[in-house]
Amino acid sequence: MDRMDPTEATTPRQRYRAQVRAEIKRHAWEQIAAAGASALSLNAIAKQMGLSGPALYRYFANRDELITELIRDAYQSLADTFRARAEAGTSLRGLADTLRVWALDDPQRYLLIYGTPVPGYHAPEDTTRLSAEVMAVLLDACAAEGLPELPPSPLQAHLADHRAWAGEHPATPPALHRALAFWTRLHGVLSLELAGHFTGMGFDPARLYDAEAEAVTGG
Amino acid sequence: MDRMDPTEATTPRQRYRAQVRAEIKRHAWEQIAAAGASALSLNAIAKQMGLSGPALYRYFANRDELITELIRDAYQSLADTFRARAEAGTSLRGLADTLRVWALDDPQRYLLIYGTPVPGYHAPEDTTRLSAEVMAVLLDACAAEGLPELPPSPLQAHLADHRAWAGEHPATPPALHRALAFWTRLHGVLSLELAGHFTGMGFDPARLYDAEAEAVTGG
DNA sequence: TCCATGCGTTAGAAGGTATCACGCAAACAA
DNA sequence: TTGTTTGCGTGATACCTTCTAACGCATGGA
Repeated sequence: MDRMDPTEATTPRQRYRAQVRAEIKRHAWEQIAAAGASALSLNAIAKQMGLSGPALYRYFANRDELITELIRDAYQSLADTFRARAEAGTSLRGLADTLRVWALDDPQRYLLIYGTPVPGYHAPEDTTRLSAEVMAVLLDACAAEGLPELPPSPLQAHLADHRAWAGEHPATPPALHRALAFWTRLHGVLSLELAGHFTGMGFDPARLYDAEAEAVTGG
Repeated sequence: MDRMDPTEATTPRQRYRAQVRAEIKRHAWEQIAAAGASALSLNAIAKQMGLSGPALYRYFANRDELITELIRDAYQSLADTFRARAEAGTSLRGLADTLRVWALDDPQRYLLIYGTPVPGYHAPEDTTRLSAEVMAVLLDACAAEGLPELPPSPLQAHLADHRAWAGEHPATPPALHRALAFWTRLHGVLSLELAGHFTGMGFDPARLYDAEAEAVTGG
């Protein structure tokens, strides 16, 4: 169909197409950062670009396809950020901070992938693969660190038998458990903070996040 | 202005008004359960009720006011459920299960209050009070149970000085910490499950929830 | 130079929120 | 019983949204 990697020089038409697609996504991110994914309007993007509405349908079949692309980019960004830090020798504890910095850098980007699914949008299975890529980095970090093992538990026994999500990763059940706990516990604090549920409560969300990060990384 | 408590018999007009408002909310909950809060359409509700669109504006100033009312009801339902179980002597561990049952009973209702805020909606301060009511029940349960105290931590010191959210509640810093952990950790698992982020991963979310519930209640 | 591909346009359908003015019915007062 | 007032439901309308269809023109390839 189309191949439109902007780096890969093909025909001028395809180069132009890739350029416009990129610009559409740029404006889309601006809108999302400003008002959230559900407020994303193809019409408004077109207006910003000096185009008329239907022109954008040359580049994205519909609103969902654009959102899918943005979700893909968001996952990719998180996976890249994680992997870069992990390869630089960052500890699991460091990855926790990396996650928060990445999330606060663009809260709506975090909520786009880990928040409540946007209205009528239905995700393609493709995103499962991207989500798994993030998990893979996490599993690497969990397996690499010689953390005080979590005590054996019924959950770990269950995870040992249901490790489809870990793919081929040779992580031990305690590592699987730790990766899931890392994800869910940090997401618990982070998503409530980003959704504004701590505002007016008086305490500093960063302190709570630190405490959870310490606890979940065996601190 | 209006006083429209359906129990409080006043004028026939006000009684009718309260009745219609209640029916609108009933249809709204149906729509939300089916497609989420952002898909809620005043027009569709009117159609279902055999009315024409603008008629609903006699009962709710706009879409946001309706959503606010629904959020209020959701908080109230959760607070009532919690309080009833707590007064029946349910342990903190039992409250964790209560929370999951309540959430799974109507996932969109949970996401309405604890999920990503809906598009252009801005919550009134009123909801802070309702959220605090839920927290109050939680603090009661945390303070009541003679749990193995969480070790002193920088977070607890911080919470001791920033306890606005606890109101007048005489909870100790460890209890404050436990209440927050209860909330954030269970929300972490629950929200990811409700948003569908565990689908296709292979393990049973209930097991993970149980493990978190056990851990956070000192099991 | 010619011609096919494909981009951007306007027009329009279908559906959403929300406002307005109007008519009528119900509630209340005399 | 007979006004009078209050307020509910209506259709028309304005302005959004996504998305389709048909048309014109420019660009790229041969």
